[in-house]
Amino acid sequence: MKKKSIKDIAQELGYSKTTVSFVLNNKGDEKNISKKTQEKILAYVREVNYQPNQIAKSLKKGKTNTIGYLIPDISNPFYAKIGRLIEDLLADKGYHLIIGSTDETQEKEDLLLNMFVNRQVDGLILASSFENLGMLNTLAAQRFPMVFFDREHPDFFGNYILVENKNAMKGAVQNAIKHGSKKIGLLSITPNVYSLELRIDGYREALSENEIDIDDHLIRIVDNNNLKESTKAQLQYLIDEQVDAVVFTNNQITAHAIWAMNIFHKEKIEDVRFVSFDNLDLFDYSQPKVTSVAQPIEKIANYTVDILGEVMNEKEHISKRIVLEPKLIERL
Amino acid sequence: MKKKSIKDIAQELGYSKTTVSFVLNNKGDEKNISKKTQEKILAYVREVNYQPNQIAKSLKKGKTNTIGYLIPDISNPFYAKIGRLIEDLLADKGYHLIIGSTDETQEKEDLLLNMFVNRQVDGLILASSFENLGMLNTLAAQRFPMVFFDREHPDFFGNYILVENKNAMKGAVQNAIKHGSKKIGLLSITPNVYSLELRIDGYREALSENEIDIDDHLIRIVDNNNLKESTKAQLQYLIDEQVDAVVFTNNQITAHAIWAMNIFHKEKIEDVRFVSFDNLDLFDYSQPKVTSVAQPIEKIANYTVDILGEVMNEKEHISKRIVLEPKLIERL
DNA sequence: TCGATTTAGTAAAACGGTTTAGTAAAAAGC
DNA sequence: GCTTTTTACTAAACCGTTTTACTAAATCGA
Repeated sequence: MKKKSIKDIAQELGYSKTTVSFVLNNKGDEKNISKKTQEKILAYVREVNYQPNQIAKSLKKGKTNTIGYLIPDISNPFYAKIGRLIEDLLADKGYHLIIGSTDETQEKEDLLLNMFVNRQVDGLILASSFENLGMLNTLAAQRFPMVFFDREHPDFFGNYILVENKNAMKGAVQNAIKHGSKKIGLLSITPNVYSLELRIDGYREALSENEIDIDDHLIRIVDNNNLKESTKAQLQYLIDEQVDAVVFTNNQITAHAIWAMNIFHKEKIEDVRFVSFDNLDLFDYSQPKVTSVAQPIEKIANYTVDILGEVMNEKEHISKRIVLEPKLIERL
Repeated sequence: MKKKSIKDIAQELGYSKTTVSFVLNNKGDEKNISKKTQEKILAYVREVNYQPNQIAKSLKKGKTNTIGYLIPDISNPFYAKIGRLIEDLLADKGYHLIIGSTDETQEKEDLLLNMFVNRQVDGLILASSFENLGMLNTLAAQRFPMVFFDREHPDFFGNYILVENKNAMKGAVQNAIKHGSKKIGLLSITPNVYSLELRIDGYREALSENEIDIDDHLIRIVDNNNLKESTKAQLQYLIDEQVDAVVFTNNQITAHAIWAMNIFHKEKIEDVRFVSFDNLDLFDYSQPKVTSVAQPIEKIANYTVDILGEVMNEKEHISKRIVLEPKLIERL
């Protein structure tokens, strides 16, 4: 039992494809198809449960109602949560998501970008690592609808939904200093990402404005390919250096550090303060507790979808840069 | 600058669409296209960076190289992690994922199922809530390639990748009893899902085999729409009932319960043992520590993709049911 | 040398929709 | 009663590929 096409419906009912198509697209009245005919077609279509082939539709219309979601890793709760919010917002507009995880590598990003474009997605939502602007510039030149979030690149001009990174991080670190921290280390994933650099800058500024010497040895980069173990090792280094606070540039490494702290440094757990960019529920009660900079996830999702909608509709070329205020959650 | 099509390429080079298509699909030799022509076409295609329109390809071939991933919620780490693994496995085979979160509601599941089918996905991977078998039976009757995981329904015959639920849960609860727990409550999300019922059955069996009376009041169901707060409230109930252990049927509520325990019942934290189905890193060090039944996520992803591949290729109708052994992680 | 085969390519149909341009019959206008 | 307009509908082109069925020229075999 093959799937029925419009052609089948038309033949079985004795009408032309055109008529059936008009009726199915609610153009019956506009196109002067008689009520009787419309009802007959609709009834039949319901009876045989006809389902239009979206691929054919997309080909003809040049529109797939599909948005690509390109991120470092969908299993990172931050991207998963935003992805879920976006999924729901887009569903209301008749769009749906296809996802691609880049692992922060340029090859995968290019591959996925190509894949998305070949599949004719109508727009892209991306947390790009911006390692190679080539492909992105090409797309931008073609006015391909794109909205960037979470990550930015100073040389790339586009639509951005971001949070304030530097001052937010600075505030968080200053908060720790205010509460007595003096020797403050930092752990970050690969910081060849501008947004992460800004967070690290915020950390530096907080220290220097409070006359704490910046010791580059206390700024540790963890290996992306082995996050958990590498975080453990780098944390060990900082603990050995007797820091009294550790700052993290995202929540994944913070979570791993909490784990390492509990398993390997239980005795020091009262002696070190944690400060994290991004929030996690567990920061409310973990040992150590974590003062965190919480990103406004719902707002990010809302703006992203809104702006993407604008870009896809407007003929004129807009480029918005929306910077949201994150919220400092102090936990002592 | 519109995107070039095969027709453009052909015209610009003075060949026919057919020839260009043959060359692009590596059928040049087979179809007797001269080496010179092949090279000329390939060089030109590279020069203008021609990208084939996958939608047109899909329409013609009746194959989209797309798999639908239907789950309760992509922001649930369990589904996100498996999703990520599946994404990578499929990418190697030239497939990619489109995702749909159902929130365990039948309406959304039907809507998404329809959407997937209309978009002509080549196959489906689903953690269905099986509330209404209608649509699934229709698809199964058409031999639509589907593989189910995590959830099952006794009346639905299909390809399943599951973990042993009942005995695994039974073992975990018995472990708690062995270590002294006597009054054991249970918290579950909506158990109109067979797999969850099995987990609850395991809990019941463990109790009765150890001559502990089953008190249905101690089996609490949390509200899906308000997971965090509802978990808190139901946990409160169990604490008031003075249970000495709580069993959870999935990791999300366990995480919320750990939060509630730390925030609202800190003083009782040593008096109650937690047992959870599904693992989380934080169980290693949380208070209370959590003895958990860890699902073999990689194996689930691998089998799911493997079986789906078989189903999509085989002409014959196979129906496999693979039940994996979860692992008990004791934490005291 | 002449029919058979191989080489190198092409025209046209097909996939399943949408859309443009049109037509024949009925109704309206005068 | 004849022209114009409206009603109700349709044929065919099109979106960008793949694929089938073909052809003309060159080469081969005996």
